[in-house]
Amino acid sequence: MLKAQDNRANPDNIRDSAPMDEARFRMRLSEMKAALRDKGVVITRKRAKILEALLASDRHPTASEIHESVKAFYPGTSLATIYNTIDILKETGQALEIEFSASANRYDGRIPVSHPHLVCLACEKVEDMDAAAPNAPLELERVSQATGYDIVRLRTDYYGTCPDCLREPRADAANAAERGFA
Amino acid sequence: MLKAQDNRANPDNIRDSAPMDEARFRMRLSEMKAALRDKGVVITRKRAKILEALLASDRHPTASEIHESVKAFYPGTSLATIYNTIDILKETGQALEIEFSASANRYDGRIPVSHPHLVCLACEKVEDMDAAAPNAPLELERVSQATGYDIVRLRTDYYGTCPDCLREPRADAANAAERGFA
DNA sequence: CAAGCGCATTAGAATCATTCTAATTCGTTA
DNA sequence: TAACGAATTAGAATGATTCTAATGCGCTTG
Repeated sequence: MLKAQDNRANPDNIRDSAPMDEARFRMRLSEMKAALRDKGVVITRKRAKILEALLASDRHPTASEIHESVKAFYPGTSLATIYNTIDILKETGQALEIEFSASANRYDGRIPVSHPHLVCLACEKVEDMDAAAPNAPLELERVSQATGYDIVRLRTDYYGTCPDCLREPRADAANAAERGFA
Repeated sequence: MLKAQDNRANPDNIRDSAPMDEARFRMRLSEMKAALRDKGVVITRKRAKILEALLASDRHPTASEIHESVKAFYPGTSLATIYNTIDILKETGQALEIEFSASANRYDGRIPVSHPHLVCLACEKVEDMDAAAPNAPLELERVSQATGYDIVRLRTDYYGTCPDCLREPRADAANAAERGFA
C-alpha cells in the first residue's frame, strides 16, 4: 500500500525513492490523523506539522531534522515535543523507527564477516544465526545491480524473545544484568 | 567459560550459540594476533587481554563489557584503550561491529511496516527498497520455528554508496549537509 | 648504559542523541 | 470564569562514543 512511485515503468528498479505526489501525501496524512484520533490522541497544530514534516521528507528524517522543519512554522517548538509525538506515532503503528541509536555497539571476533543475528529484546543478548540458513537475503551483487548502489555490507537482524526469556517471564533489566559479561 | 556444546545433536538448529572449545579459542586467538602483527600492530599484554575477552564472551560483548573483563587483570585500564583496540580490529577485519549506536535514528511515516532499507554511507540518506524484491529474507515465522525465538521484527539494511554519491566523488559531510532536510 | 623516538595508554573533557523532570501553558468542558 | 488534564517547555541527566593533550613505556641506536 501507498507505494510512492509506480515502478511498473521501470521494472528492474527495486529502489523506491520518489517523493510522494500531493494527493497521496494528503491521503496518508489524513490516514495518520484518523488513526491517532481513534486512539484518543489530540491533533494539535504542532503535531500536525510534525506529521507533515515526517511525510514530506523523502530522506527518512531524524528527530532533529523534523525539529528544524517544524521550527520554521512554530519557532518555539522544543525537541522534546518532536520525540513525544514520534513516540505516539510508534505506539500507534503510524511510524517506523530505523534504529541507529538504540544501545551500545557489540563486537564479534569469532565470525568477523557479515552474518544474520538474533537479538533478544528481553535480555539484550545477540546470537549468531548460522550463515548457511535457508532463504539467505539478497546477495550484495544482486542488490547493487538492481539499485545502482555500490553495496558493501548487508545487515540482517531478527528481533524477538529468546527461548530462555520465553521460559522465564521475568525478563527485565535484572535478568539482562545476570547474563551480563563478567 | 569455554564450555563445549555440540550442535550436531540438533541438526535443525540454525542458532549458533555454543561457546568455543578451548582448541578453537586458542586457534582463533593466534590467528587474530598474527593478522595484527602482519599489519605492524604491537600485541601488548593489554591488547592480548582485550582479544581474549572478545573471544571468550558468547554474548557479543559491548566495549564496556570488555572493559570490565580486562580490568579484572589490569585494573588501571582505560575505556579509551578498549575503543582504540577495537578500532584496530575493525580496520584489520578481525572484528565485526554490530551497530546499535551509530548515528541518529530515522523515521518513516510513509511505509510504517518493516521493509528493507538502502543506507548510503556517504550522504547518510536512507531509501526504501521495494518490499517485493526477489529473495526476500526469511519470514519471521520460519525463523521463529527454527530458532525457538519469538521473532517479532526483522531488519534488513544494505550499506553502500548511492548512485548520486558514486557520480560525485565529493561525498563528505558537506555533501551530506546539502542533502539535509530543511 | 643513556638518550631519544614513537607508539600505547591515560584521565577527563567534549559531543551527540535521547530521555527525564518538573514547571508552565493551553484547550475543553463545566 | 474556573478548573482539570493533557501538551509543551527548558534544561538537566544519561549513556555511548570520540577527542585531546599529557604521560608512560619499550626499543633501538650510539
